[in-house]
Amino acid sequence: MGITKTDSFTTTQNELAILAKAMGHPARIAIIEFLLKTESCICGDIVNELPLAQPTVSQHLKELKNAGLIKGNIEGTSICYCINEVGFNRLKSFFQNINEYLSTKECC
Amino acid sequence: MGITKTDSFTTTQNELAILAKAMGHPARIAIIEFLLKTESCICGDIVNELPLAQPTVSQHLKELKNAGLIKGNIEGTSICYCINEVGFNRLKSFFQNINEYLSTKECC
DNA sequence: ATTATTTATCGTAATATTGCAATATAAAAA
DNA sequence: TTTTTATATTGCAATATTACGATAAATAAT
Repeated sequence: MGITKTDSFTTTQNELAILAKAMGHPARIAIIEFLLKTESCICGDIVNELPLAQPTVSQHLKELKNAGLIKGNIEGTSICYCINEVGFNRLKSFFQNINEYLSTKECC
Repeated sequence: MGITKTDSFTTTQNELAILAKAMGHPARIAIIEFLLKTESCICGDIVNELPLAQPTVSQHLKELKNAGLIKGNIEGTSICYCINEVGFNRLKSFFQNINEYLSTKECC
């Protein structure tokens, strides 16, 4: 098939999966890291930084934006991309909760 | 193409992407949540809990294991799956660092 | 108005993922 | 040894993802 059975899972499970999936590509990890370390977040700078063609980077940016991990503000001809804290807060909390839970449990 | 340009990115970026990608499916989120909330982590129980066929669940378990997010211990005929803290510590740290960094920055 | 510049979209080829039936494997029970 | 039980693997169809050239769109500069 190739189609995820979204209806069979909870909204929360699907939302977390969308966020994690968006981070599930090295180019998108690289984009986030670049947005964190640089002051400028102009699209063109991201394209220059990455070892991928412009349309490919544009596609990755779109995925990060759709997932709620970055925002894009138009500035004249160019676009200023930056981190969307909402998505990252969600991911941070999820993995933090897991680790807190783990410390109280003994598994096999 | 459809093939990720792994060689163009750092080891860390690729490793984080592999971890995030493994969490990028609602079934795998559900498996992790089930392993956290239940005492038993027998494969069969996971199969019963999920709305997917046994081979599909087996495949998802394999992916989580390959990514380093769960471990599998043989117990007679069955297998006891449980959380692998190594992978989750990695993810927790990554997203924690991002959020700490964000609190010090002002973006667009 | 014309020409850059910047980013997005389209089209398409190659590959990966999802899901399951059928089957294999391997240990436990009879 | 045969049968049952539990899990993995294989094979395959449907769909998704990755990547990029070509092109569109939209603003800025000339």
